[in-house]
Amino acid sequence: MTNLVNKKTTSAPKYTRYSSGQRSAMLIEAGLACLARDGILGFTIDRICVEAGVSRGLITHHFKSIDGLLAAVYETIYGKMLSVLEDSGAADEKPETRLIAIIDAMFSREFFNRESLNIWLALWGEMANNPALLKVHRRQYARYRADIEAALRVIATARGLKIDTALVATMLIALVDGLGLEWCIEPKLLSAKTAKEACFKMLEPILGTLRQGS
Amino acid sequence: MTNLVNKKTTSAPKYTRYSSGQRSAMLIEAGLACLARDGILGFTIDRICVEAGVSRGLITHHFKSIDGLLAAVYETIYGKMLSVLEDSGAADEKPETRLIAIIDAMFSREFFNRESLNIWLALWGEMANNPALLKVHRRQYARYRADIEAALRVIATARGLKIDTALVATMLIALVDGLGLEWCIEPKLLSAKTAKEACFKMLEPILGTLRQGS
DNA sequence: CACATTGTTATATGAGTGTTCAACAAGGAT
DNA sequence: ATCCTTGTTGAACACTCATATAACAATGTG
Repeated sequence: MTNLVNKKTTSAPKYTRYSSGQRSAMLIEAGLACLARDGILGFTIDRICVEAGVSRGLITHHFKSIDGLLAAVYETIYGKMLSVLEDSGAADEKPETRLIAIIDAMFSREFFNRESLNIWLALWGEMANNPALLKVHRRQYARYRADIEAALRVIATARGLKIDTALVATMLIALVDGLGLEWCIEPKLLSAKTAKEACFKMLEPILGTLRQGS
Repeated sequence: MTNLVNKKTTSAPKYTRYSSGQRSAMLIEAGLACLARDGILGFTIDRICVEAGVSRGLITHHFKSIDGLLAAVYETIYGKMLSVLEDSGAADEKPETRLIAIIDAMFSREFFNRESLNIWLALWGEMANNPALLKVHRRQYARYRADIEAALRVIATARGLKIDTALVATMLIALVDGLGLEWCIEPKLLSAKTAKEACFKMLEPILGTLRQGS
């Protein structure tokens, strides 16, 4: 019961102001939540603003349009994943360490969960119809692919193998995406552990043994 | 200039009537076109009816709701694919014929094209948020998986191999889906031929040689 | 030729969509 | 304490959405 009606002291503020960067981050977070909960059809101005506890004008103000926010959302989730991928597996160890670390990270709880995968699925479905989204994708995908190919090349070089890194990278990326898709739609039929095993089962005939117990 | 104003002869009909089955098929076809063109956001009553050249009440009349049509659309596209898959590769030939035929079909022009893959992507993104869609998926996916596993088992039996058909089927399905996704988003980075090669490159270390030239 | 069936149209309805914009006010600068 | 910047609100706008419903009419049946 403080400050109910008091003209002398400062009354409770109606809202708090944030810097453009801070508020943008909050809106992106709210957008991710909506995307995870209801897919692309749930990614609307109204719902995102309610989720963020904010009035309807803010998204347009910070992102120019709802598509602008969607592109920022994709940028963020892709960027976070790549940062984790690139940070995992210190450089100066065994040649296979990096690749294993990348695969471990991909199927870790942080990425291999319903919420995250729902977001990816929703975004994949809109990519073909949204040029801004596709533009973000091109840049991030190139970085993703470069990371994978580099990890493969380290092993190939160390073992004196002549492998088609581009093709193997494509196969690994496709397998990971496909396993994520399958698990997301029907989690009962697959476990993260099995999904990871599937990756090694595909890679080891090409690269040789990667883990201890195989 | 016939029959402009003529009360004696029958005037030109304002529309033609179709049986429930025929009209349903026409609406499903129109729905597929909209899904391919604009993704799930383009799957609306108005656009589909314009595409079909029909008034707005028809979808509700034939499918009860827009979601009913979406489920029917998924049922149709999945069913068509499975029919082709099951018809390809006659039974009484070499054991590997069926699997090869299935893979050939998957990467044939009929399925491996932008339009079809866009439709799959759009539907995958909505699966988690649409119970009716998920119900259709469960049934069709079980049939799909049974087909793949059967084709794998024939080879394993003939060659005396002990393989985990469930796991290999999962891997193949995931790889096919993932390759389709990659190609659909960025067709330049991959060809249908390369995609097919990737499948064999994954399978042959597990099953042994499948094609002549490898 | 009248009739019944039912596929089809067309409008109304209310909720939801993205965007614009004038007014407001929080918080730092002076 | 007073200004100023600018993040924020909230209402107004024109549109699109799915659905319900009554009137309509094409076609087969008698």
